[in-house]
Amino acid sequence: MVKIVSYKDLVDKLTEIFCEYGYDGTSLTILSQNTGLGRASLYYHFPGGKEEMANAVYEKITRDFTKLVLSPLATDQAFQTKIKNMLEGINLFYNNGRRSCLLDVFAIGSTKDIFDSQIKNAALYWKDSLIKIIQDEGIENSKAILLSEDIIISIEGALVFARATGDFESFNRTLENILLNITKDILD
Amino acid sequence: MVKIVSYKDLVDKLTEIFCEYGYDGTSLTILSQNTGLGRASLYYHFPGGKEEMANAVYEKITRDFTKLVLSPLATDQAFQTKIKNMLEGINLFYNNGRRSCLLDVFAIGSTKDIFDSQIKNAALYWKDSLIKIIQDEGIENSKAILLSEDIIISIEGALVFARATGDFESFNRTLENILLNITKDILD
DNA sequence: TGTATAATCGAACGATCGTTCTATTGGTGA
DNA sequence: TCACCAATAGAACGATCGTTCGATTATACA
Repeated sequence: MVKIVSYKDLVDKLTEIFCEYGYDGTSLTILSQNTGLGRASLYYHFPGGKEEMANAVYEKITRDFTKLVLSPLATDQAFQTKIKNMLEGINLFYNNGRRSCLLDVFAIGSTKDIFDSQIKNAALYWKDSLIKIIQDEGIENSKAILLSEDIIISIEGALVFARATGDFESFNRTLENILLNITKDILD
Repeated sequence: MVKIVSYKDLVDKLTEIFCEYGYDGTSLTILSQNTGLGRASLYYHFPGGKEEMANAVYEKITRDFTKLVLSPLATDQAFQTKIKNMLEGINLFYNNGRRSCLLDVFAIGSTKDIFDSQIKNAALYWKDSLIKIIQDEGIENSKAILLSEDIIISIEGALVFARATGDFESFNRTLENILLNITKDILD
């Protein structure tokens, strides 16, 4: 277990814990035992308690997703490069398909009402970013929309499938196929 | 709200509740209020308490999934018919993309250890069923595997995407595309 | 109609929940 | 070395958790 020596380490650990147990399944006892900090110490860092911890985790995840997945799409590199970098970001963000965080943890139970609209916005922003760079390749709007949705759907589906079956190679395979298919679709 | 007059009605309602709140997020108070039954009455039907209720829900879901999604694949109808019927079953089972049950509810939190292996088996059985009927069309094994995974991945991804964005039309669209694509892939 | 039992209920149980209190430790600048 | 404060921790809070108890109501059959 990684020793916690900084606030960043703490949020990383909280992320890991919430992803494993879910928000409602994560008790202060679990948080205390897994971080090595006493309950009161956790409240020193997060006066708002469990909900503030979940917020910190959500913000961290959002930052990571933006940096790893969204920002590659906003560069002025070649189309294939942008997609390729995004997919590599996906692989990092989801830890080769092993992490299943976002929706499963925050779109269920007590946190649903809090994060639902934020998750929706993030998904739509991702989709719009893809639509934009596909349109830049000369693809008409309606087709760009379908292709963008296909990409996101394949990624999310591969994530669910990999975790359900424990077959994480299928995740990498799907990511590679996405790059091949979108390249082919753009060029025909 | 549908009045509960039978054991089946009760399990249906429990399913709805667990899907909305998740297992850990569902309290006996919530169960009592939403079913209209007192806490002790719930224990009359399920002496094993909350965990037995979750088991009943899981068994119901498994039955529904088998009937609606898996059994169409085991008929001796034409290939396209089998896929088409499976997709219609998917649409019923997932309520046009609005239900997000299985993984989100049971693969997270306290129920994970209980249902993990069962979910894995179900996913692999689904995949194997698809492989089989695709092979029956003369497709070689390695390609049949990839096509089967693609189908499941698209369905699961479409489900996640639809729920995240609130755009449920995309779910139906994806199901239609799956039928078109697999038909094309088989015939070429 | 009388009786057995299926089905219901509110009240209360001990345990654990998230939170707060009070006190102690550890390091840093004067 | 001392004073200050960031950071820690255990004990205890009221609330709620899942569960059980004792007793009441509804239903079905003789």
